[in-house]
Amino acid sequence: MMAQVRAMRADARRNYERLLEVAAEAFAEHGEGASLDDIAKRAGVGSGTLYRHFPTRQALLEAAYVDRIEAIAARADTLAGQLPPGEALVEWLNELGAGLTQVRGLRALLGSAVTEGSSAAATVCAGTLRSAAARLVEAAQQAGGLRQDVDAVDILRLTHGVATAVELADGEGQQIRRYLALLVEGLRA
Amino acid sequence: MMAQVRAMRADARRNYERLLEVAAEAFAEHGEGASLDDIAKRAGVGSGTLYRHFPTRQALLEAAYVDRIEAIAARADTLAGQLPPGEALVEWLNELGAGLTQVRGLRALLGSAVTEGSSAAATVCAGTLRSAAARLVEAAQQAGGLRQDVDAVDILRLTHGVATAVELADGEGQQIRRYLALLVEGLRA
DNA sequence: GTAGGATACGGAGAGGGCCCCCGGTTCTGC
DNA sequence: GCAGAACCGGGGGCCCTCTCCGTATCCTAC
Repeated sequence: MMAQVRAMRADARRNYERLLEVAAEAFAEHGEGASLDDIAKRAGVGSGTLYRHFPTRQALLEAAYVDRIEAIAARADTLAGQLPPGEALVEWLNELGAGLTQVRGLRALLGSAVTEGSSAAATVCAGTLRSAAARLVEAAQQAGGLRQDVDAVDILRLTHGVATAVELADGEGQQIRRYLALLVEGLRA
Repeated sequence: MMAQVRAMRADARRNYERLLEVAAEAFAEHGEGASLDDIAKRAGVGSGTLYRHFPTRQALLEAAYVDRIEAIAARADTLAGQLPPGEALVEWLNELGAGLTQVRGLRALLGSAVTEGSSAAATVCAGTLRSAAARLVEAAQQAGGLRQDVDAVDILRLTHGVATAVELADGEGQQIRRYLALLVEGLRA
């Protein structure tokens, strides 16, 4: 909870930020399996430096995309203010789905965010996404447009599953809307 | 299409079968990522032998589970003869889903079977599953219980996605039925 | 401006996985 | 039995992950 006791040293901060840039590119390009040593090399640092800043692949993935996740979460509130509850949720899921298919690393991140018993389930990204989804889900349920027997995590998990399914098709952008539409149909109250 | 030009040498056949046994165990235990060298070692053969019989991980996975896949496909016809078209499809998906969650390697196999542009899409397993699903899907569509704008591959892909989603939960067996039920709801005509 | 300690760097190396290759062995047809 | 085809095995190249510690860099206090 405390702010950092001490500011980062200037060189450390430079490396940290350079790593994030390179990592975001690498994950987007090669998926979540991108070589970490390669990321370190491309960032012009030793692999030790990478692992010191980001002890696990998860940590790096999360740090690289945390702003994007927050943007998506913020979008939930915007949509909630513009559309009726049910439609807001649907539209948000579509936008989330679009993000998941465009940026490969994001799908992995969502996956670990909704994995029960994973250490990643307790991270900032996971919490942010879950609570954004929960707001929309609860509103939709109260408005009566959404089944009562599902919760936000169920829906995020299913969205992740649908995104996975889409990755196996080659239709790209179109497919995610189609598949999500089917899912949404099943979720209707 | 031709039968093998020549029977396998006796030692080759022994190794082949021993590898299949061990592989099925290993995939079920460690998922599709199980170490191939380790499988070779446990089967008491060199890794060269493994790679000669099964040039790719896919090939081994498929060979290890082909009989299970065929059993599932056969089950489709049984169900088609016992239940109304819509229900037969639903029940079959539930059984397929149960298989996918119980045997970890199967999920990976289904995944590659429905991946467009994958070499695995042309394999025996893929064809068997697709055509079994297609029979049920077409019957259900003709009976009017299923949307017209989806095909068997869509449904298999989504089932794979749902199984992936379930793997992230910890509820195990119960969840797959729940999640599939939602999907099925969305597929109804 | 500089000395000194705290902080961070970097890349070698251990460990493990994948997969190919080829010298040696084992089986089969005659 | 014997020749030769068929097959075996595991060593080795390559890539990846992750750790460790001697060295370089930065910050601070004077």
